[in-house]
Amino acid sequence: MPRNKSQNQQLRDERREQILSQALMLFAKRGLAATKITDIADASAISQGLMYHYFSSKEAIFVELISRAFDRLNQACRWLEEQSMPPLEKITFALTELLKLLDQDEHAACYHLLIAQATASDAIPDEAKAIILRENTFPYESISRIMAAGQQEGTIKQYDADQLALIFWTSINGLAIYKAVHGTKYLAPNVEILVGMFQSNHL
Amino acid sequence: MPRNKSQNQQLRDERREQILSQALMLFAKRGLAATKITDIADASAISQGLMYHYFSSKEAIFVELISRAFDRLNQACRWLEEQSMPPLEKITFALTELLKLLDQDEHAACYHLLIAQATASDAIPDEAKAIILRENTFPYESISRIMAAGQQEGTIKQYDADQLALIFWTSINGLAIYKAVHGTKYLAPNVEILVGMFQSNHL
DNA sequence: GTCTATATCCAGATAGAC
DNA sequence: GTCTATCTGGATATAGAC
Repeated sequence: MPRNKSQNQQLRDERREQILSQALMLFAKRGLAATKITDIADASAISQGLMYHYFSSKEAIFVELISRAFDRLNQACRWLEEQSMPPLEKITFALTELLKLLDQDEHAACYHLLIAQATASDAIPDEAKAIILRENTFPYESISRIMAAGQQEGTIKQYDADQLALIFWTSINGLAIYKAVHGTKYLAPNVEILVGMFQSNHL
Repeated sequence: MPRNKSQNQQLRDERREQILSQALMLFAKRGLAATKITDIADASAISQGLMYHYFSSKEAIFVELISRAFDRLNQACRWLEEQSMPPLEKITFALTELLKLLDQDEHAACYHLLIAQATASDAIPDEAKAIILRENTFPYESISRIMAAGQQEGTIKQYDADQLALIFWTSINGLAIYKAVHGTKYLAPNVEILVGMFQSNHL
């Protein structure tokens, strides 16, 4: 019994996802240039030639991953802003979830690392650069708005909201990298330490 | 008039330093794999072939830079520990200096970025890995000791000192990367925000 | 010491057999 | 759809001229 079109398509999609998943790990750990297409093929347990039936090039895989990474991140930010929670609680919630992700969800941690790596590197495809340029500011602005709202309430410290957002994300990025390096030996820091940067003292 | 031996040696050393300096910038921005030896040669205004009179390989340059980066960092940590300053002041001083460095000293910022990049990447020479493994813990331990001393005094928050040290360095790393990416558009955050993570509230 | 020219190697991408 | 074999380009490293 031959498979029909939609079944074939589904199989193809699954394989694609599998390749993307393996590529994500490798790119996150080694970077784009140092990851060979054979590495991805080996990790995906397919031949190198077959890779080109699913993706037109190594760079195409990278670009798709970068695009997805920002989609996830920006969607999460949008969701957070929409919640009816006091601003300080949103910040605490976000930090808690991010630390949990880094600690427990290898896949999610790699997405975060990919963003950190890609934004830090000059040596990425132009298309990826364009995505970063377009999408990267949103998470900063989103957190900045929440910080500003918290300052109105007096629950968040009265520094420049953009600076607070900057430190929010750079701290998370730094932790993501540390986790990637030290793996097992990493023990997640107490969320309260991070929250302490933003929370007003006089509560 | 022919130059004597020591003059020749000096010239040679200067050229070597020049190459290292250019390589540092490139490695920090693009990573090891994505930096071609011709890039370094071009930036140093010498031919590609001549590179091999000064260094045996691209990797050798990288290893020397990593080694120097840790020498600088660890020496600075040692110096800080030796000062007769209250612990909290040491932390504030260190953060102030690090932010100033990131903001104003391109060269120093690249060293920091190189460490961040190299520790984050799997795709570096074994020799570089060995250096990182050997040298990387010192800065963490050093800051952790200062944190612990501050806790004894009651000037620093009573969280696990290792966690505080971890956050200290990962925050700086995150900022270093952000700075590298956004360059001109980066405005250094207020030191007090960072200090606020560590300083006891009841002062 | 410095350059140009060249050998070697390896990774990305393609072609063609099954 | 999947593999193996091959082409091609580019980067490292070397050799040899000046």
